[in-house]
Amino acid sequence: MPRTEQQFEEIRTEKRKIIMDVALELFATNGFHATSISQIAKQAGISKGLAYNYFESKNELLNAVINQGFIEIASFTEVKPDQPLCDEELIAFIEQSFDKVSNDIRHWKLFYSLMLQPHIAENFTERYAKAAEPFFKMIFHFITSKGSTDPEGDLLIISMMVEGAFLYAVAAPGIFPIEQLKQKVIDGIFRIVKTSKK
Amino acid sequence: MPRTEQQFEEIRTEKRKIIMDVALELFATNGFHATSISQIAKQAGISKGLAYNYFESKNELLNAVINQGFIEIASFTEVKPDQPLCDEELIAFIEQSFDKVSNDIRHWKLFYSLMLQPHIAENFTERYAKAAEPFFKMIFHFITSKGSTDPEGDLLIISMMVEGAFLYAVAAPGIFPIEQLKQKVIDGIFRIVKTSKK
Amino acid sequence: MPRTEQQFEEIRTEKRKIIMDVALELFATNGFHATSISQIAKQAGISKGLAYNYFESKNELLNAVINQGFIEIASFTEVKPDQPLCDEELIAFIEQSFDKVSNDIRHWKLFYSLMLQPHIAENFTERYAKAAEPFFKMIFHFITSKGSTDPEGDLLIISMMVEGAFLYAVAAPGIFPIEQLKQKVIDGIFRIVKTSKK
Amino acid sequence: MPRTEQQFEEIRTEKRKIIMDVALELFATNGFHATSISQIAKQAGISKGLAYNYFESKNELLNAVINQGFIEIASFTEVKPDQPLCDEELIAFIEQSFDKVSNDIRHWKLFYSLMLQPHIAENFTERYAKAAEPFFKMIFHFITSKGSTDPEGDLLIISMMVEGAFLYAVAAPGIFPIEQLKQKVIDGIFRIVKTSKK
DNA sequence: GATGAATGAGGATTCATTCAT
DNA sequence: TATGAATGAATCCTCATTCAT
Repeated sequence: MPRTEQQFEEIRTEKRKIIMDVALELFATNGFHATSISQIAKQAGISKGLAYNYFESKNELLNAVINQGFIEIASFTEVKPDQPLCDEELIAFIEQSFDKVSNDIRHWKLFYSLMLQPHIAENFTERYAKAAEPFFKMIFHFITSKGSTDPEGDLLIISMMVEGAFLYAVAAPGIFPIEQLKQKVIDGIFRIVKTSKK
Repeated sequence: MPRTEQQFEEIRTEKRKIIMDVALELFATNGFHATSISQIAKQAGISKGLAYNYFESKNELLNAVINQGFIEIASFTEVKPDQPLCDEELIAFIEQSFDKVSNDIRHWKLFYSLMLQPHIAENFTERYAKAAEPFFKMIFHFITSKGSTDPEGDLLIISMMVEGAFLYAVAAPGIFPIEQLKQKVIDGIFRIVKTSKK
Repeated sequence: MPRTEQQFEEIRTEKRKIIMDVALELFATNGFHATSISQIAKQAGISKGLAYNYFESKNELLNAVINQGFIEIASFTEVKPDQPLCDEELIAFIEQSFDKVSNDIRHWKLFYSLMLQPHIAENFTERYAKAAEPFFKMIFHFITSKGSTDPEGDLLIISMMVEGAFLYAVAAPGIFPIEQLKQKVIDGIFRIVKTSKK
Repeated sequence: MPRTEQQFEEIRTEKRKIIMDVALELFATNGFHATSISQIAKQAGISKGLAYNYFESKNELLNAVINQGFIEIASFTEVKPDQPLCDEELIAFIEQSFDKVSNDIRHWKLFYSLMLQPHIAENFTERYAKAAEPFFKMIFHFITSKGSTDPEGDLLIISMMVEGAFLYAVAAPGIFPIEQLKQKVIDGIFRIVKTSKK
């Protein structure tokens, strides 16, 4: 009995996932240029040829991996970004964000690498900025609602803190425990907010 | 009659500098693996072979470039790290640091890339940590002298801010003007310090 | 649908054989270092890259060629080395040995080269000694059974003769016809044996 | 005071000798193709350029080394080759020959390599044959004077023995002591001679 | 005589990609 | 869908040789 259309579709989807997962692992660990299709195929348990059946080129594969990463980041926005947040909501939001990062370190590692070498992936910078926007919008809402006298400036300070914390989480996960980073960022945000009010 | 020892020395020093400069440019822009010795040689106006007369291997060249970067970072420490700083001194120190970074963006870009893919260069993480130590020591002195009740915690917050700001300066130099980042970091530090005292 | 396992196996075996044969030819004629993978590939009618699909490195290829040679030498031992030989058997054994050499001059040429530059191939000297052992054991049995009063010494004399004859056969095949060498070695052995008895 | 013509000449001769000695060492140990001019220059304590001042090319250097070797071999002939030898003279002659080889293993190693890969040096085979001629002539005289019934055949047997012994001396100097080889060759020659007479 | 910077061709090896099956 | 043989360009690196000084 031949497989049904749907079964084929499932196999494809499943295998794509495996390839992308291996690719993510290797791209994040060793870098895009230092990772070969052969390596990916071998580690994914498939033939080189099959990899090309699923992805037109190594660059396409990278793009797919990146897009997958953006989709996961996008779930940041589950909290509606247009309503004022109370403190607890802000805390929960930050905690979730850190957990997202720490559960998906590989994508973030890849992203930070790509930020530094943007020509590897077309339009990466713009796409990343767009993906990060909701996150910063929420912070902006929060500090505005808290009465910040210079919300753009405060947002920048907080962004730097968050970006630095994420970088620590991603580049040196053994050294700075995620919980500590999380608490310090939350702590930092509140202290920035507190010192903003006239 | 051959050139004098000194003439040779000059030629070598001069050319090494050129090669290292080109290499830094390309490593920082395109990444280590995406940069070929051919490219470096062409852009440096020399033959491929000659590059190997100056550096035993591509990895050696990378190491030389990295070491040069550390030497430049090392001049952070010019301010004596053991004396308490007044506010103006702290401000000057931070400003200098940012100017260092912005005058040497390429090294910093390379460094951030290497932090994310540390096996490219042997012992990079350790060497970077050691190079950065004096910087953080100075901050630590400052916040301690200001009466911080949790200097380790406050230092971490400030580190994150600085690291984030540097990352912005390096990865997106067009978007965030160095002056703004500098001011916001100084601002942030003082606000963190202010909220630390009982 | 892919080729069957067996089809692939056949292709690989066949092509490996071709590559190894060309490599043997060139290594023997021009030496290992003077032979490039390009040459081998061109003469084998394949691309340089494909050669690496079959052999991990030039050294691996050399090893494969050497091992093949040892396998062929190993068939020396077909005669059981532990039973006393009559004259006719000794003669047949020597004749076979010379025929082996003359039908596989290239391996022997390579072997003699490697004896002189042993660090080209790891453990070559030991492996060769082990491969040659059965041959000398048989001679030893023969001269012992003939009543040699100094079998070790006589074996050495005979070994020198055989080694010299093989060298002539291999290095100057046009000058000394194999038949002549063969007859003279047999002749020499019997004369050495004859002069050994008290 | 400038150096005299003669002093210059001495320096040149001296330095040529050094270069040739280092080259011989490396050619014999590692092979011609695996030895670079840089290596030779470094080990000889001179610059690469100077090596080319003394020898037009790497091949010229090889030729010079080979010629030097032939000159040393040539002194085999000091014994006049046209007079019949008594046993003691033959023994002395063989002993001298072995001592020559063992005092100049490097040339012999190179020679045996070149016999196996003759295109490396133009006309090597012919030149070697010519250089070896006096040696074999003496043996021929000896066995003829001893009444050999088949002097060509006996000479071939003895040649094989000698060639094999030399090969052992050169390729495995640790394993077969030169004295043993020497004695066995002398022993072998006499036994061949003894079994030749009707 | 002497130096070593400089070149360019060539060598080993890797790799994205194609394709017959 | 799936395989892996096959290609060729590109990579890192070496080396004989030249040449200005």
